[in-house]
Amino acid sequence: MSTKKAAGGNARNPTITDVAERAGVSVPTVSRVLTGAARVSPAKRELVEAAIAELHYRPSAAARVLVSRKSQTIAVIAGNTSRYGYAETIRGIEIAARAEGYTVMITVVESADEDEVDRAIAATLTQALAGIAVLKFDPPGVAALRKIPSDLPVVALSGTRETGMRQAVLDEAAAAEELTDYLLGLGHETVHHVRVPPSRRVDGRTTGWKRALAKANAPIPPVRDASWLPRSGVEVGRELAADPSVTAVFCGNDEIAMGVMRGLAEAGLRVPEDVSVAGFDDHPLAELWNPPMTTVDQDFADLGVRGFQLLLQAIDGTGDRLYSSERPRLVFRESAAAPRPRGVG
Amino acid sequence: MSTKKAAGGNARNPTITDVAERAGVSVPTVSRVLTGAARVSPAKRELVEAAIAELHYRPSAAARVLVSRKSQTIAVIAGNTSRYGYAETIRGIEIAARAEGYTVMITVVESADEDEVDRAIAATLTQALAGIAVLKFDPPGVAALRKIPSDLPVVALSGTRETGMRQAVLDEAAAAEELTDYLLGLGHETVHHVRVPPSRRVDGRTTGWKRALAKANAPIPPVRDASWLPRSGVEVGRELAADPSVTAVFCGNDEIAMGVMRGLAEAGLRVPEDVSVAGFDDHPLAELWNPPMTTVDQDFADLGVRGFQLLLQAIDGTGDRLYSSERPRLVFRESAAAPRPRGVG
DNA sequence: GTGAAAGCGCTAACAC
DNA sequence: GTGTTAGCGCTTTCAC
Repeated sequence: MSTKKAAGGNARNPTITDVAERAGVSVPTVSRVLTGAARVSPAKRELVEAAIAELHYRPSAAARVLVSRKSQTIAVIAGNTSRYGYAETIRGIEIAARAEGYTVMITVVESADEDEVDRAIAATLTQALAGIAVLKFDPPGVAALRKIPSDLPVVALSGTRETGMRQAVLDEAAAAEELTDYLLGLGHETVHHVRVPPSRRVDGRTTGWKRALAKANAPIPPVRDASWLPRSGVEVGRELAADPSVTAVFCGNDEIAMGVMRGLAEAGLRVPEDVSVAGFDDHPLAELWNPPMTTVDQDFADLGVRGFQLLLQAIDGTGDRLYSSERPRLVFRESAAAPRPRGVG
Repeated sequence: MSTKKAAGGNARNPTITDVAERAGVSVPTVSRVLTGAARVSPAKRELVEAAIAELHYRPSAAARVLVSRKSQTIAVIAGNTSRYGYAETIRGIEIAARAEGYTVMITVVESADEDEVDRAIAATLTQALAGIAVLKFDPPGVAALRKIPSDLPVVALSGTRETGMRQAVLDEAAAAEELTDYLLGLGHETVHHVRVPPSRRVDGRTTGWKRALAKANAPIPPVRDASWLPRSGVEVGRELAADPSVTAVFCGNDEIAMGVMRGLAEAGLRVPEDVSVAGFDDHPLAELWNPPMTTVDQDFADLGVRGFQLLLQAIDGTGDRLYSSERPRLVFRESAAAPRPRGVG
């Protein structure tokens, strides 16, 4: 007491020792009521709980982790945090994690550059982690995944299936194939494809599209590339408009589809009268678009939840499932229709 | 050595002691090269660095925090993580934090319910934190802010200005006033307003709108409320369409504006010919919308960066600025124009 | 059921 | 400059 400052200055946070003293029990007893690791007599438990409440005591995660070697935090490694699919997936992970008492840390890796990836992983691993979820939506995600030490539970979210790797996916290839089948079924001779930046050489959406075309013996037009920026679709739309044989376009995501439609509109073409356009994701704005967009509903938040569950069972050893897959659902709206020769109607 | 498992089993992570042994120096010397807290002779420093590299050693943040009482992680408390403004703000915080070697944790508080807020804050404070950034965009944010102990550096992002509180803001009231002035200047007799859920009784966008109207002696129509869901604007748009005196609408954000435009379109009204509509935020899709949307560019990522900077200078005591404000910029596009009597033209 | 003792991986304080 | 010592706030033996 003699060394305490006379005036002001908030006292430091109470420690488990303070709680023990106040409750008149030993430190390990407090620990036992905190962790539930062993039985404590009702009388002491009550004393301890009262002391905790009065002191507003909160255990230090750092001290806990240090001695128990068990952490209650997971890291999410992502190439981006604010794009629609990314943000929703992270939201799902966070919700599932919070429900289980886990805290989530975010690490963003903007490029697949080896130095950057190494730095990011090193910084992340400095924290005591129970596990890691990596958004394998893009090259940074793929690169990060490769750098994670194998002794830590890891789950990859989406991306193409890999054996031996814990993974929660959205079956984009199946959904893209189904969507392309639908477009072809409307009577289009073929379907053009605008790709968003793929995570590696093969991309599920592109694969499914190609599969449907091959199955139908339809010509496979060259793939066109857009960036993640919605406006990058505009230029592609103008190019597509210049080719009169184009009657149907499948875009890698809804935002690019919106850009493409604007490019088409700038060239004087109407959707779906002149060209049918379909997106992917069912972005919240897709239904409000003019015309309302035909797309594929991807439940990213659910992907995040499923990913966390896979991770959790690996962390606490309650299971050994490695894979969880869901098939996204087609959403039929008005941006795709049967073809009509351009200029007619 | 005798107790080591004979086969398999990854060895535990190397500790600072392992590094010291390998380099043939004492533990504190290793610590000194790690932290740069004191000079180490070039020879020993080199030995240590070599040992670190060979062992792939990474210091334990938990142990560090425990003894130094200094943390390199900040928490972001937010009501949501995936809505546009929120996600971009968090992105900005993360970028600025990463650049300074800080790690970011996410805590989401979905409601202002006292129990939920308390639980979330308690869970967050369990971690050793250097500081906290709270997104004061909504009631959960406001509630959370109130519950944070005063001995921790805190910064509030946006929300209405409060004295004595560290705060980075976007001057929404000024921008909303300017936008409403512009709409009035186009010749509209008044401007209707659709509000997104406000963070408290007063909302900057609504305040600015009202101020402009009062200044111009224009009638102040009742405020209409939308939820955060873009589609909630549709119904409001239909209602607005039913009132022939409505010629200009200022929406709380771009997504609601998109919903309102759709509602207007469903009622057979054209934008901007029959009704002018302006949004707020300059969402990436606003420029692609049909018609391209007149709105206000809010740089949320920059808000996050400024917020982190304010927090950082409080953490390391390099400054005592409490406030950072930026004025969002009007973006004139095509969804707002001079009024014409409906049905004409 | 409960306490005493040890120790997690580090940094701070203090000798030399 | 560098090593020795102490100790951060907890959980985990191990006695009793």
